Amino acid sequence: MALDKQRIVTEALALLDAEGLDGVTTRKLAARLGVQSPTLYWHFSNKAELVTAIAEAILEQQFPEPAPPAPDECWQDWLIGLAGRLRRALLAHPDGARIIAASQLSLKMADISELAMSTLVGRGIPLRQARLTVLTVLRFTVGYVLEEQAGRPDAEALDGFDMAAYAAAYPTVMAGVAEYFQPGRTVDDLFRDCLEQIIHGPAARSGPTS
Amino acid sequence: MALDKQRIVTEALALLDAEGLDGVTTRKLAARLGVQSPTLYWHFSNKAELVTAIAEAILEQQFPEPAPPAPDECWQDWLIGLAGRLRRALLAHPDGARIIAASQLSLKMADISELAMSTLVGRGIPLRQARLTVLTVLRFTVGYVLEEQAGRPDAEALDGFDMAAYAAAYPTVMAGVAEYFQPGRTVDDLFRDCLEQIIHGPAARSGPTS
DNA sequence: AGAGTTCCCTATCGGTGATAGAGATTACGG
DNA sequence: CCGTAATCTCTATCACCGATAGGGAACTCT
Repeated sequence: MALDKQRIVTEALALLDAEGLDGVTTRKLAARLGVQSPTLYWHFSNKAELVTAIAEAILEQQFPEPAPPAPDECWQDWLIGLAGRLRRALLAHPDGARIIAASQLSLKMADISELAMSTLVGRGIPLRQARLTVLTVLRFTVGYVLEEQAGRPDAEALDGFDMAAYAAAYPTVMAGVAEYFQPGRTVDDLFRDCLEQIIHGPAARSGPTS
Repeated sequence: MALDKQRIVTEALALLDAEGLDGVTTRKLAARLGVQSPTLYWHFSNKAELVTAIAEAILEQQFPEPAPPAPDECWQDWLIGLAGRLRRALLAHPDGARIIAASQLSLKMADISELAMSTLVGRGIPLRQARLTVLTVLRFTVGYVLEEQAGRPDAEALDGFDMAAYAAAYPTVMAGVAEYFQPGRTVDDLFRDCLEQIIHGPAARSGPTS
């Protein structure tokens, strides 16, 4: 029952799932581990280091092996799948995107970058363009999920919120949202469509408009 | 010398510039205003509301007027310029991107979305595609700057950092970075290149490789 | 002049990350 | 077998944070 980093991070993840990032405090975490809070500072020099470890664990869950390249699949589809897995990893825990964004120098993230870039280069993409594509896709994904997970405004804040006035002030935005979610589309489709925009370009739009 | 929201936000921005977001505390802010900290709670019901007001102020600085549409300029260049202004707004203050991401329901951000979407629709872009393009560009920009502003790892954390090992583990990433920044390129060019990737698509790459 | 509203105060609460320094436990060399 | 050293956890405590309760001065409106 020794207390090692592994066990701390596992319990921190459980606490994160239960209470969100703001609920992950050294005292609560220590209590779950049957320990006093200063003990944690033997294993982690500060909280930022702990959060970084949590970030790595989150990525590890979705990318256990460095992630396999594609055998005969075109790199575009593969890259879209990679970004989709990254998004799922971030969505799997509350504040997942915030945690990744807050953590600095994630090795797992570097693994993913390296794999993606080398894959593209291996497919004949010029180095410069490979870098641009991978950088764009990864940073977009984090930004996307970050907003996706942004705290839904509590009911209280919606008191003085006039939906009708909002619709009047932002007609095109509202129309766009309404148009998109009409048929059987989900938020996952929206993410994928944005990615295709990045990877295939705006010209090659797919999908007949039902 | 009355204490109104305007004055509080202005001073909060100065404090933000001086100490970063973590330095913006109710006590320090109150001290700067020659007031006790509970006073602030008369003007803002909680700190989140204050941060949202700061976010609006940051955007306001770069987008004072709703931002003009383009007269004869093609929408692609105009949208790139818009994203560039958004990035500059976020970079203008420490943790700018974090603040925007943390603030919920920013009206100024909605203004920008509405303007961009209606502009694109006005240029004949289908509503659905306009939404995808604008959504992608905006979320990418926030994600990009967020990482751009991510705390540079303090020298202490770099103690056990083996640059040579890093280069060996991530050769393609390192090569990509080295290749890009060789000539006279700046980080601003990198951002713009990523945006062009999103807006023009990967095919139409510009710029002779010097 | 009296009443109500506005605005700022003092006092205080529970919680947070972090440090100092004392103890217990284990591992290891003589 | 013993003592020394490294490893791990503890108690006690800091300075600081966001937030609330409730009192009091000043101003406005009738």
